[in-house]
Amino acid sequence: MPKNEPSQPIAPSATDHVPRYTPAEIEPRWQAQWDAQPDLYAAEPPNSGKPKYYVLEMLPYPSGQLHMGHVRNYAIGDALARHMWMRGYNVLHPMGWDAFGLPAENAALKNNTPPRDWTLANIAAMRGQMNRLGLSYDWQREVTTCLPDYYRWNQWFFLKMYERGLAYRKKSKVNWCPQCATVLANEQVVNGCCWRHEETIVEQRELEQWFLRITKYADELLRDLDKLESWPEKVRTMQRNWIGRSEGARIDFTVVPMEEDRRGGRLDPVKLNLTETMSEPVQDGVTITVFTTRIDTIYGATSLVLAPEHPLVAEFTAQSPELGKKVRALLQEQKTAREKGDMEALEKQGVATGRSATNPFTQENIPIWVANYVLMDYGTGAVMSVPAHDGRDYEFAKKYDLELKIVVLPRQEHEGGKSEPLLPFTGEDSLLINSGEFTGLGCQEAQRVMAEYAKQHGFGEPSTTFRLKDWGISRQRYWGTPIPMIYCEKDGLVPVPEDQLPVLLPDKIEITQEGGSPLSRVPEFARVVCPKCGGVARREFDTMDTFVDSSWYFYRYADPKNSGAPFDTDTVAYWFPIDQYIGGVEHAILHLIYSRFWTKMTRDLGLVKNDEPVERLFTQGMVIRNGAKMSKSKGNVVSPDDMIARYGADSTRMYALFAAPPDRDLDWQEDGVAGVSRFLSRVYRFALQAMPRVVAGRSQPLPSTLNPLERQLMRKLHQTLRRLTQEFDGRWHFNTCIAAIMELVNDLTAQEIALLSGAVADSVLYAITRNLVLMLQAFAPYLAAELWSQMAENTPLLRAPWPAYDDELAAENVLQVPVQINGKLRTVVSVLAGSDGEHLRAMALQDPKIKTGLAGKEIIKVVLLEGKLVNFVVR
RNA sequence: GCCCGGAUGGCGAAAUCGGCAGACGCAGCGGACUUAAAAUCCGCAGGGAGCAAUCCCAUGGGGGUUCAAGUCCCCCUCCGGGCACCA
Repeated sequence: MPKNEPSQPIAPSATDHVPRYTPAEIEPRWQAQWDAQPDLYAAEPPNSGKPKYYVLEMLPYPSGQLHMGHVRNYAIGDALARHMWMRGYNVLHPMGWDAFGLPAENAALKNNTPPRDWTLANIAAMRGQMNRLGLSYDWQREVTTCLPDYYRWNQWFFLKMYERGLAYRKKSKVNWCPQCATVLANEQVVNGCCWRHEETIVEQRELEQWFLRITKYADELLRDLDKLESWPEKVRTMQRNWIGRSEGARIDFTVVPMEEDRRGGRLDPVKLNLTETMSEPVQDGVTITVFTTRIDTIYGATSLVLAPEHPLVAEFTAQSPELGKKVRALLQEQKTAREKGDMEALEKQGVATGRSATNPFTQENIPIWVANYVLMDYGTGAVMSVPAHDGRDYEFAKKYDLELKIVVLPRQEHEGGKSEPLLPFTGEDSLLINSGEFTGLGCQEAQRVMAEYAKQHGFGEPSTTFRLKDWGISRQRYWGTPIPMIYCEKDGLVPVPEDQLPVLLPDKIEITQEGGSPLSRVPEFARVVCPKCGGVARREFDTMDTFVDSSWYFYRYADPKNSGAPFDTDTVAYWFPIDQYIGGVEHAILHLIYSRFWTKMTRDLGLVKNDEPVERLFTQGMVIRNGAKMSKSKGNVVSPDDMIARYGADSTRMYALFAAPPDRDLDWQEDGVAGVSRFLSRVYRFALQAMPRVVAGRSQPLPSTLNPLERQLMRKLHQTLRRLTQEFDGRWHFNTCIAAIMELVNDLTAQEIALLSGAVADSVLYAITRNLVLMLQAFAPYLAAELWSQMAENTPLLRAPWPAYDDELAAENVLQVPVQINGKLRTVVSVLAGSDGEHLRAMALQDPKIKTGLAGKEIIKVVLLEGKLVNFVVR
């Protein structure tokens, strides 16, 4: 190519006679055609003989507006779905709506629109946006969770779980969001605040609630994480932490009778301000059970510490208003700290109860304290305090000047005869001292032996504790699945009989700001005949957490119209597990752990055969702008509709894939979208100009020998095909795929005049253009469809087979080989592909720069990699 | 505190197995076309020195391994995310 010749004529007819690329005209035209073909993206039945591929993007909440995060998510899934179709798979690519939830009620309050109408209107609007984006969903499988034909199965599952004791009701402390006016699950509390209202502090309230026994599956949920090798390690770690299994032991400490404590002088009535007329509050033989992971340190326990809410605390303090007041203060501090989410900042404080308990291993009596750092909802709400070997206990003991006993030494110090490790010493690669018959054991071994010892002697046992709690699903809201239970004065709790499902959500309801379950204010709903006795009864007023809806929606896609069961077992067995699930990492714990639980529960009901719902999980990065997450408050939101109106759907989607690899955060820069749009214009213009030759070349065979230009372009084509094939096979760096296509197009347009004047055979031009369109389809489906139709192909574009790349065609015939002296690049020599190392060495030595560089030097070593590199190591 | 990511030109990024650092794109600069502008097209472009040939420096910082390091090893800094008195 001659350079710097401004007078060189540019393709004369180029800009004049070819219509401009106008996505605003092309895209709606194709969209109308696609809308008219409901089967276009339909999966084939299970017996189609093709391998199946289930690609799924997380279903959105129908807020009424897609945001760029959605666009990115769906652009990734759509590229994959289209690619897998071309690869010959039977692809299932569905979409639906997570349509229950509070925003609909808020909107109702604000606009006086019924939640149902508001939600369905939003769904229609968003479905329109998705269609405008050209996403390849099979809408015949659409699932809308707020419709009775879906939520009745939530109720059905609930009844099955109730039958098996997996759904139960209990009164307990629950998280209450004042803003939502409802209860939240533990998973929905983020830093002590509501996951929807990051500014709203969650309160604790005592309420009767329905729970699902997810803890029954805690062990399996943890263990099976190891099977999920194609999940991001990050997500697996987060789930592991959330489940929080810890192995240890439960040990019973016997409370010393009060009389004895008095005699021992531990109970000082004056100091503790006890009233004279107190009765014996805690009977003899009462025990306090502690949970510990370090039973090996029990000889070092110097006190027993209870959570302020521990049931025995009330009894210990019953006689002393003073003590009671202190305990309440401790509780308040703990609550405040937890609500603020910084327990760490909380100064450890406590109060001695004046009572004591006997350490079953040592028979020592140690004082019982109450402290703000012990939590009632973990373990047993009581801990043995071992200040020498636990950081928290150490801190606490220092403050109150409590006794310290060293019972573990690091191995080296043990051998060296030293006896004072740096305290607190918590290392477990250590040996026990001062521990009676257990002295000399290693910590790990001691943990096993001592727990077993406790069990044999009847004062304890090995025990495993989980951080994971049962899933509280009651919500005091209207817009959700009614919980199918009835309260009868005579019969108590009565499940709604299966044949009376669904329990329909009443349409006529006035949404008010009042707290409490809105359904309780709808008499037609509330009043019901008891299925057992026929008497007057009332329904459950609470509705289900919307995470119930999203825990199994993906099964419904496999069999969306089933009216006799949530889905057919065999159909589900064909499609599952989901081959690829794509969504944001924000669902790593909530949605994904519930879904795993639901699958295992459903498996135990005999409805599914798989243990896990999702084979591969991909979590895409966030879309940010100017370094911050897009949000209304920051005013940096970019609307997909705006982008589509300005640049077209193809450019918008393609930019979302081009600007960064999909797993990384993406900085939205509008100039970048314009750049992609310019690129697509170049493709369009080139293809249209080449079209007469392309069409002519369709029926002609490729030349038996390619001329150099043909060879060069075919090489580039196959290099590009190779890149795409490999990326789709695993790494998913679509940004480099698009860059590769751009390179190919740059090569084509650089040769535009030559190409248009017949320098390559029409059949070659056809081959290249056709493959270019196939490659573009995954990223720019509208433009691809437009060009495909102009090429008058018979096969539908989506079913055209993905072309195999040819390594030989893709190979360079002249290689540019770098030549280094002492590892520094000095020149590059050209050699023919396949020439041997000696030739390469000779070429390198001939090069004037190398000659100069080597003059007067002694060559110690030559690193010679054929076709790759020469390095002369000299002195 | 613990566990994951990440840091490369003015910007988004590429370099997949240790082998030419900066592909592709954005912004920028110069030119062509135009009465002019937009659009489009052709070129230039990491930093420094030099008329130039050319040389030196450069992938957050410091060390190491190697003929050769953005890539491997050790230490450190900063940024993002998750977990956290969990006994």
